[in-house]
Amino acid sequence: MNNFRLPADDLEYTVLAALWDLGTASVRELHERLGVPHGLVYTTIAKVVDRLREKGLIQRQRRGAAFQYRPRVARETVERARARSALRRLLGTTPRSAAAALVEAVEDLDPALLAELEQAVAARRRARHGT
Amino acid sequence: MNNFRLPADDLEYTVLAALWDLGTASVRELHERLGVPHGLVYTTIAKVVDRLREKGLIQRQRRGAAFQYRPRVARETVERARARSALRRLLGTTPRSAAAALVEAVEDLDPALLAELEQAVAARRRARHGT
DNA sequence: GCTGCCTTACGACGCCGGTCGTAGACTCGG
DNA sequence: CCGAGTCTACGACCGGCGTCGTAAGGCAGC
Repeated sequence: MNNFRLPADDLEYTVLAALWDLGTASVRELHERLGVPHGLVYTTIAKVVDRLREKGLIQRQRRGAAFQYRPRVARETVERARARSALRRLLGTTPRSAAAALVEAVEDLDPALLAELEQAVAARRRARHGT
Repeated sequence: MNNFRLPADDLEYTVLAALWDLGTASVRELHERLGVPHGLVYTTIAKVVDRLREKGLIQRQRRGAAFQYRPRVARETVERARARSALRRLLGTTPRSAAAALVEAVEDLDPALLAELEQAVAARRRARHGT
């Protein structure tokens, strides 16, 4: 299904990502894994999980006393959307030094990624030529 | 100087970008240019300009009845920061299909950009080899 | 100098997301 | 069946940003 709202920022997205990793989890588990390390209270995670559910990004199922939550949308779908949205913001008003800025940022944050990027670009170009 | 907060989202950033383009402008001009086309009231733009100033991103100078505003930080500086922040969010919790996702997004949004990206990557790689 | 108009200052509201606290609902062991 | 302990529901608060409205400020022409 495609009727989901883009997950917002750090915490929400982090929780969602954890669910993708775990497949399924209770609030307790999520709190243990994400909340505790950051000094976040149980109910904070619960609230985030709640909002995630409101947005249609995850579903749940009673399992004994608590609920088990699981993603309702594919990781790729959401991440594609995220990438697009981030990029759109980047390009938005910016002139076309965008490519350079992008590459620079990539290199800054993770030099190793540059090689991957090059490969990815090359691959993409090959695919287009094939089309 | 470096004590400025990252400009936030669409409107604020748009206004800042306009100032980079124009060099200098009054609220009136900015409103004419950005507000009117979007049906935004004068004071909306004024408020945004205000917050931009609070953040130390722009400065002003009295010119007759009104103020003239001008950027206080270099475009490159801010855009670099933006790119990094956007990218960080993208990579953050995401596994390392990041490069692929990135390229995909680039192609999606602006196919022409792909070529530029390729050039930029190549240039970067050359520079690194030279180092 | 005064009056009128443009500009600014600033507070207000709504929405979103992070963060908690509290109270009620429910499960489960005894 | 009941009490204790857990889980959930939900409201609250704060800060950020988009968006206005209002009221006060200042300039400028007469």
